[in-house]
Amino acid sequence: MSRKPCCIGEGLKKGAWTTDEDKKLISYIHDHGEGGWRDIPQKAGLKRCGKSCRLRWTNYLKPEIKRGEFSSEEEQIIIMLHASRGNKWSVIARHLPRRTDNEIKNYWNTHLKKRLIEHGIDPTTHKPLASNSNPTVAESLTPLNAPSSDKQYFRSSSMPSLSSPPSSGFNPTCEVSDISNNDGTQVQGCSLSCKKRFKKSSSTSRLLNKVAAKATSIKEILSASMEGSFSASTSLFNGFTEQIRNEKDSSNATLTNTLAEFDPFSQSLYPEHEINATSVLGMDQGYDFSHFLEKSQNEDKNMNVEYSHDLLMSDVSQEVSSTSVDDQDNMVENFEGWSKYLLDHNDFMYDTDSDSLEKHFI
DNA sequence: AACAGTCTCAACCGCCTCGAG
DNA sequence: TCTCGAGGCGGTTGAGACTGT
Repeated sequence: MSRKPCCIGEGLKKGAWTTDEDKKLISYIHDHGEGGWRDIPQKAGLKRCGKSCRLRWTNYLKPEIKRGEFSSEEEQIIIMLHASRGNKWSVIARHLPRRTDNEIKNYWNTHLKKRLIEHGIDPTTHKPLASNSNPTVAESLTPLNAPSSDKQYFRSSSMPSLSSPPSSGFNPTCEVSDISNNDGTQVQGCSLSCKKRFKKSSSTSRLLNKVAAKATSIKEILSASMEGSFSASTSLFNGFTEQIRNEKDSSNATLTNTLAEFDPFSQSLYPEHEINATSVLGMDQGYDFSHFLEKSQNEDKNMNVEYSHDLLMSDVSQEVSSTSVDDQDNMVENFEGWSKYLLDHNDFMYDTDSDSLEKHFI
């Protein structure tokens, strides 16, 4: 026995909503509130299915909905959550205030998914694509088909954190040096489409770098914390903690912002001649993990949360780990929960094995 | 200018979940 | 415990916009 359609009726309108219909719906909900969607069309004078009204309201008309381009932080959250949760758009949407699940789903399907594939990463499993014969993290994030001269260019410290030209659709005749830096300097001597592709893809590379950095760094953090201190071999984390130590205005910094700014693949952090995992930064002394935890706690207390960091951490950790945290407001514990997840799932996104990581930096 | 191919995203479809009775 | 139905969810579609030739 099949379920009957929610809306059976002659003359029900379908397709794009008109301004007039929008006004009627907004006016009705303004006066009567949400809910009772089945009755709303009739009461509001709309020839629409109640379900259609609900979707129109929740995905488009709701006043608090944020529209427009996704920020890099939002993209990071989407990728991280998708890696752990899959196509749970409503769950992901809960961590991105004012974004709808439909919008996130569309953005994933039309932008992020495509870009991950371009970088040789399976958007479903978040692992390197089989055809890439197990590329390493760095290889996955490095331009595979860019001219060597361009690769060299992107290693230049003159373009901090700009790590990759587009892996597809990249026009080798387009002079990279003519393209804008991240500070928004005017682009010159390059076609509009080229600029757009470049901007989009280079931003993706930075994003992927950041996500990879989080995965590897968090794993390092927890590994080291279990041992009590950090050794020189955890050079990646040394850079990470150093970055945190150097944060001058921690009062307004969020943990996400701090993490987002750490980019182990950035040449500004690791000049080419220093890229060697056993001697990066030349730090031999151990690091006290409590420093990081304390800072995280302070930031958590002070930060003006734009995104649901605590919710993000607790939600993920609780659902994927049997040793879930009890105190959802405790950022550190939640952070550890998320870290534990990463540790428990070594195949989280990439091969984060420290040996292979070292190889990337030699 | 015209056409074809591609992209974007609002909207729809059908199944699922869960609370009320 | 079972049934029903409203609301929620994820996958898919297709019209319009955009881009390339």
